[in-house]
Amino acid sequence: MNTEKDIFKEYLREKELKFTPERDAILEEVFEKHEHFDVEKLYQRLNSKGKHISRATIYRTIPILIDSGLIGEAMKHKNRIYYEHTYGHKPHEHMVCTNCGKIIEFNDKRVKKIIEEITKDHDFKSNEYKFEIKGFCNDCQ
Amino acid sequence: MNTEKDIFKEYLREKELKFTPERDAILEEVFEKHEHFDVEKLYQRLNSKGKHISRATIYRTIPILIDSGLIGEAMKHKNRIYYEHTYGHKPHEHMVCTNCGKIIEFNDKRVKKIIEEITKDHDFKSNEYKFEIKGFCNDCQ
DNA sequence: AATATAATTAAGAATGAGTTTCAATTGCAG
DNA sequence: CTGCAATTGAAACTCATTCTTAATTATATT
Repeated sequence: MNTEKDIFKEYLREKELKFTPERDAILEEVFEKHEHFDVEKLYQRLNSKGKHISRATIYRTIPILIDSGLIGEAMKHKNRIYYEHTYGHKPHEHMVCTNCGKIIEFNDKRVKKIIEEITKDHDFKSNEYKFEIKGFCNDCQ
Repeated sequence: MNTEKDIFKEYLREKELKFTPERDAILEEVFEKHEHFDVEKLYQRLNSKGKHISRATIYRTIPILIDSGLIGEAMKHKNRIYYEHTYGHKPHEHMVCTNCGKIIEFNDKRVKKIIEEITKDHDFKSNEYKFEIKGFCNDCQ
């Protein structure tokens, strides 16, 4: 039932890493809501629930979650990296309001096609892409 | 003849900012080559020509150049921000080798079309976008 | 051309996100 | 249950970028 956790545990087992209460708590918090987050927000959310986990541990856990395919880097905004769930969610594009921070996700097949063509043309092996439209949403114009 | 400089001076005049030898040297160095650059590289290039301009001054000049529409942020790579000329160059997309840093620029009409459609659908006013394919180039695979 | 003055500069201190170190602790294989 | 490699928190550290300060300078105006 808790597939994210299964995947996480399996990944840890493969890499001979340990399943600690801290990693467990971070995983649970990350998947509590389907929402973009950064390290600081995660730290605050854990802290407010009485889970006193150091920032260093969170910083150390993020790459594990990324490597296991559960989350990914979504964007950088105001000097911070924001992450998002990738497990169970298709690659997609973002439109971001630079004023209020509102994020609209969209999914356009043509983007995948373009990437396919360009990488083929230049013999690139691509594993990741970022398509971000920045501007002002209708509330902020 | 030196249009970049004209634009820069005009911008400075409008904003009641001064045209200093440092800003002049930075502008000239930036437009010396059509090449992606970061602050450190710019600093080194200026330094090697005997132009001893502090990093702080370069950091302060970059936003002016961006604001005047001459350059733009191209990408972040290994924790550094890379800039590129925007004056006289159409918006384009990037493919970056995460290993060697090689950058391939491309220009796909479909990208503009997608942006047009999506922003229209969501009543967004977009002024900027970023399309970045990350991966390994044929040398680094 | 000299003057006033607001902007600019260099240098280094400060900041802040992210990383590393290290001693103490703990998950887990055997 | 044990041993030990992995993990943790705390603090020190990085390193790009920003800020502070006192001294300097570009420009508008006499």
